[in-house]
Amino acid sequence: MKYIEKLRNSGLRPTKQRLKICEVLFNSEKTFHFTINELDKKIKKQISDKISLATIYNTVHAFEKKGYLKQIPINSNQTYFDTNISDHHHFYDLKEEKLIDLENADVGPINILKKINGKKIKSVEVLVKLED
Amino acid sequence: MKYIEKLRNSGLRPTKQRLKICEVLFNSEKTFHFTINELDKKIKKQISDKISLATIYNTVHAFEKKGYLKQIPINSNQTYFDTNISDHHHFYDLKEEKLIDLENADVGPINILKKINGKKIKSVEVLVKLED
DNA sequence: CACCTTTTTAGAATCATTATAAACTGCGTC
DNA sequence: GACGCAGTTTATAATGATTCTAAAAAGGTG
Repeated sequence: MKYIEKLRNSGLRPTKQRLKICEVLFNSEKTFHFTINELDKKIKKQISDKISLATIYNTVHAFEKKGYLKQIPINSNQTYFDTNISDHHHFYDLKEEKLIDLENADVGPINILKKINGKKIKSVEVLVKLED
Repeated sequence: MKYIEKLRNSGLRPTKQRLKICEVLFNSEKTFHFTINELDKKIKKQISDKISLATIYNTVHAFEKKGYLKQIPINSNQTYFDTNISDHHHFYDLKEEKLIDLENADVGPINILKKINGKKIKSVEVLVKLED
């Protein structure tokens, strides 16, 4: 299994559940956006054994902390995650309620001129809302 | 009352509750960020009569729909609103869990190069996360 | 004032997320 | 392989923001 080492290297035990979640998240051709609820459904479809919802929450948060997933800053009743951890931004189609990737090159350089004492910039995230 | 007309012009009846919420939101020197919970406390402090939490939710949403308030896109368990409706962005101090305004001039022009068929851009919002 | 619509309200309902505490498992050691 | 223990998983309960409900109250017009 290719994910065993990845998990071990992060100090996460490669449990059955985590390995399966890895497959669902990272084995696909394309990166994708998901909510916990959507991920839960996807897992149910792809595997026979059941993984508890609590475990899915735990795992997603663990992966996010390790940098294998990113949260997408958007106002929604559910939290959106992204398997694309490269530096990029998002369109949000208000009508379809769908996220679309915006590569960094599609946005151009962003230059934050204001500085805050003693703080450094961890990330710069752009959300572009779309309407018809 | 200076807010009566404003409300009438938006098709909102100038009720006692809405006028008081207007005062709390729009009478201050500076604009500010708030959650519903924080607004509720602020209202309790400033006025004697009680305004139901449901009314605060209703009113904030009505004001947002009319463009008197903006939601700030950020992942949090609570929704953040902004009385500053000008085109601007935000720092988010992860440690203090505090939002700081970033004027448009502090960010520089943002040029979205990618186009989506049949959709137009409604807003471009930048969130800059800060760490120590 | 009468009437009708909009608004307010308390409380219940919803729903994502987190906490709990018991059972289980990976893994190093013997 | 058995043992032991910390790290995990799990079902379930708890939490907490937000929305719903339906009845009472209040604007606004004639």
